[in-house]
Amino acid sequence: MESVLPNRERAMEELIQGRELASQLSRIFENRSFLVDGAEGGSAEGIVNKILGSFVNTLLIINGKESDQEFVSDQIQGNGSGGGGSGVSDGGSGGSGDGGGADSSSWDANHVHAAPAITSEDYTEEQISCKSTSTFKDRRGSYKRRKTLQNSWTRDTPALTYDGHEWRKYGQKFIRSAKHSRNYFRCTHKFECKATKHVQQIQDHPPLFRTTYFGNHTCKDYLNASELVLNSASPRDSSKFICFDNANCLTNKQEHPFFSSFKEDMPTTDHMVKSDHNHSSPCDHLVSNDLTAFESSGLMSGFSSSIDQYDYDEEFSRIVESYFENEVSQYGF
DNA sequence: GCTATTTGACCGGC
DNA sequence: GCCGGTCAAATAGC
Repeated sequence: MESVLPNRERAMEELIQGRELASQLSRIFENRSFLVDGAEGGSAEGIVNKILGSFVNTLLIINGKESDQEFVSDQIQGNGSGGGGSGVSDGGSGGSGDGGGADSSSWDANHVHAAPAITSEDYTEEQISCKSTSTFKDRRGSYKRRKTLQNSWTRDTPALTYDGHEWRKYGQKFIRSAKHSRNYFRCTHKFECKATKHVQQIQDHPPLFRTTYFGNHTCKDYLNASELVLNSASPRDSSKFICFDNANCLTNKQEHPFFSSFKEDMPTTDHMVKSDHNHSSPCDHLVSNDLTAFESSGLMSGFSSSIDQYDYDEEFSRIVESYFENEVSQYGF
């Protein structure tokens, strides 16, 4: 009698609606032949599904129903109930070369644990502190330098793209052989995660940025993080992630890249151009890592807004934001 | 006041 | 010795 559905079921309805929105996005992208189908990033549809996946995961986490993931996955993929039918042929593996199973693809994200891939080659606090020395004013530059480009891979993008992780810039350097300075970033979770990357503009017209990643993320992804936020009272952490507790959270001092980047430069033909070691980050499974469509506003700081805005930025933003807003208002998360 | 970015200094691999 | 990568003080922004 009561028309109030349990949260979970209502969430399912939202998901189905979201899927339709995703289809719209797919059409937008593919009509414009913008995304490179078959590229590591997957088709537009695949990416969209991953977007949805992140929404779904969030919802599941919120509801404490992670175990329902399978069911939701089927819904998302249009399987309804049954087995195989692939409504959506996710462009595939989203960069995870080792394909952990058929189309695990899209968004088993919140159960993914980043592999402990950082090698001992990487600098350590110990090494840093053991700097000897003599007469020096401070400890600048005291570190153990990475020996090789081990465990690194690069990707070229026409715009700075959100790769699902929060990065903090720690340096900028003019590289001799390069026209533009190189920007250095490390994972925001500095002590937990030693992943780093540097970004360099390698072409002006059209702008092309090369991002080189070092090491794998050992920190938790956003989805897990959001779980922390929701379950935790720590205001510090919550400043970094989506908070559904009240509307104010969406305008935190550090906007969530997910949102801020919608407006920044969402489109991308982002694809892996080289994999030095036939390697994909374990984090490539992560939904957030596959969402290469968004850019953290902080990341942009090193580059002026010379990047062309594509005319469908707004369209995309509107659709996705409306979806999210609807979600927020409906559940009062 | 806290956090992120900037920037010059410093280190170490090549 | 050169040059790329990182540190950390200074500065900016919120």
